Amino acid sequence: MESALSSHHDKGQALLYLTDEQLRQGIEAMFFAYRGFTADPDRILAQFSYGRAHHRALHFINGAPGTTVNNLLNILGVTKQSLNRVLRSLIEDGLVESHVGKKDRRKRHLFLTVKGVKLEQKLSNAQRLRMRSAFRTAGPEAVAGFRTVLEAMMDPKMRNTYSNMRDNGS
Amino acid sequence: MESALSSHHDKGQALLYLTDEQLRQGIEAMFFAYRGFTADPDRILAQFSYGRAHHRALHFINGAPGTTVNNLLNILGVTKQSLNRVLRSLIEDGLVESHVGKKDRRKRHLFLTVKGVKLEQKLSNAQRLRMRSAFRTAGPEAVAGFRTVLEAMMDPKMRNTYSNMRDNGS
DNA sequence: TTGGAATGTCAACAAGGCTGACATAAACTT
DNA sequence: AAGTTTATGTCAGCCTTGTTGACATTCCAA
Repeated sequence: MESALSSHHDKGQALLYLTDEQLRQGIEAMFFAYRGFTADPDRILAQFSYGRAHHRALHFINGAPGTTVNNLLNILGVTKQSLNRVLRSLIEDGLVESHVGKKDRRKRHLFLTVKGVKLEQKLSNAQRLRMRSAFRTAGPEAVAGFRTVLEAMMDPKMRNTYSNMRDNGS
Repeated sequence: MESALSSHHDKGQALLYLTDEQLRQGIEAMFFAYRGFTADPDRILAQFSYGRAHHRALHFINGAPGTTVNNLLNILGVTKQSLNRVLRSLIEDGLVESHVGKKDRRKRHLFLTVKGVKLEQKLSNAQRLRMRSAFRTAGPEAVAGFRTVLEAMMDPKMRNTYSNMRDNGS
C-alpha cells in the first residue's frame, strides 16, 4: 500500500495516488469518519427525542439568525414538508422562534431562543470536541488538506453556499 | 475558546486553526461534502428502487467476498433485522448469494453475483469519479491530510476495522 | 447433552425523507 | 384592479431504514 507513495518523482506521485484502491480507501474513510462525526450529537439528541434533522436546523439557524425558511430549505436540501415537521416541533418546544418579516411579511425569520442556544451549544460542543481532537492529532497541514478535499467534493452549488457562509463567518 | 491552545511556542499556526469558527467550518464542510459524496450513487440507486443501505452492503461484500453476516453487521453498525431486510432483497433480486459455511455451518458467507458486481461497479464508478476529481483538484498533499483527519475522526473501534481493511486490501 | 452462538424471521414502531394537493397571505405585474 | 407569483404552512399517504422484542432453528463446543 505504500507503493502509492514510494515514487519520489514529482508527477509520478500525482498519477499513483489516484489508483482505484486509494479511491476506495477514501470512500471508506468518508463512511467511517462521518459516522464518528455524527455519533456524539446523536447520543445527546436521543435523550431529547430529537434526530439529526433537528440538529441541522438548530445548527444553521444558530449560524445565521434571522434566516428565512426558504433559505434554510436551500441549505438543507430537503422538502418544505420535511423541514416544516422539524421546525414545528422545535417551535412548539420553545427552541426556535419564527418572526414575520418586516419588509416582506410573507417571510418567516427564524431565531434560536435561549433554550435553543443551549441545546445547540451542547450538541456543537460535543461535535467540536471530536473535531478538535482529530485536528490536533492530524496537525495544521493535514487540516488544510482535509478542508481542500472536502470543498472539492461538494456539489458546486453547495460549494458556493458554503463559501459565502465562510466569508460572512470570518 | 482558543485557550485550549495557549500553551504553544513552536507552531504559531496551530494556535489559529482550532478556533471555534474554524471547527464550525470543518463541521459544515463535512456536512456538505458528505452530501456530495453520496449524491451520485443515490441517483443511480433510485433507478433500481434501492437505497444507501443496499449500496453499503454491496460495497463491503464486494470488498471482502465471503464475509459473514455478523462481520458485516459489525462494519455497518446496524441491527441484524435491518441488515437482513436489505440482504433479503439483494438475494431475491440475484445480486448477492449466501452460502452456508463449510467449517461452521451456522455462518452465511456472502458473495456478489455477476449482476451484483455490475451494479456495485456502476455505483462505485460514479462515486470514484467525484472523489478522483476532488483528489486531483486538491493535490496529493491535501489528500494525505484528508485521510489523516478522517482517520482521527473515526471511532477507535472502526479505526481498527478500517485499518485492517486497508492492510488486507493492498 | 446442554448451553450459547449465529442466523433468520415476524411484528410493530419511529424518524425523516418523498410526492401531491390545497390554503393563505403578501408581493409583484400588467 | 385583477391576475400571477412567491413564501409558507398543512394534510394525507408512501417509502426506506433504523429501532426493540420475541421466537425458531441450526449446530458448535464444553
